[in-house]
Amino acid sequence: MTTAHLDHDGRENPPGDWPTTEAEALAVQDELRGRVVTDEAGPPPGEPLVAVGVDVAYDDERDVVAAAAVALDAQTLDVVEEATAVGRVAFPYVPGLLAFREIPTVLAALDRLTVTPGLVVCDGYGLAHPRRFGLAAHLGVLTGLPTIGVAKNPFTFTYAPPGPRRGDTSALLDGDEEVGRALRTQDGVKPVFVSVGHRVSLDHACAHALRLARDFRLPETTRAADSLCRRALSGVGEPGRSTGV
DNA sequence: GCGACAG
DNA sequence: ATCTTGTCGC
Repeated sequence: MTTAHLDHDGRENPPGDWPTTEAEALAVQDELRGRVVTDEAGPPPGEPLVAVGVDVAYDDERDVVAAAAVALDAQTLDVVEEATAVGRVAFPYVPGLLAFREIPTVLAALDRLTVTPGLVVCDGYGLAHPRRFGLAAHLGVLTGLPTIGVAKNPFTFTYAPPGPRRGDTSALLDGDEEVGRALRTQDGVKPVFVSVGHRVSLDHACAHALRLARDFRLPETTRAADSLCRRALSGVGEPGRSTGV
């Protein structure tokens, strides 16, 4: 729907009530985390699915953030549609509060897709989070869409190295609680870290991540979104368009 | 008290 | 995230 907060430069502004301080952000997480749905298995891996990757790139000097949403056919990994949005940086980077930095512009990019995402793949964590409400969970609650998080490092969590082959997994632990999984997506390549966001089970989240990472360590959704948001960021201020559409 | 710490 | 040369390999 409409998340229109465009200013005179065609850039997205955060909503007026977007948190400004860490205390406010923590309060929002505290309020929203109860809305995460964890009792749905989510879309079955292997069946037709539009998987959307989202990612952002920053230029803190210019106070600019560019977001991309790229929709792929999960079976062929072909790009179905792409969208971008450019905004102002909504929040500083604080470990545990990443969502407040990325979400406003990501929502704007998602709004510009005409296809309905069957699954959204985030760059970061979902329930693997100090308060069990990372970016993927937050985005899931705000959109209602099934979401998962795929991160490149274990953050503050611990894990035993998974086996050496593609598809091998091990538990990602916060103390003795499994908050996600280390997943080896290519033989002999370091694992990625998968966690549930919203309306997807951990098993399904790992299965989707593995299928999407058919050719490389990272899911194709993440690679496509990363590439697109960087292009969108470098296009800011260049003659042509202002928002990428 | 001092680090570590998704992107 | 971002700053960055060369280099190895398909």
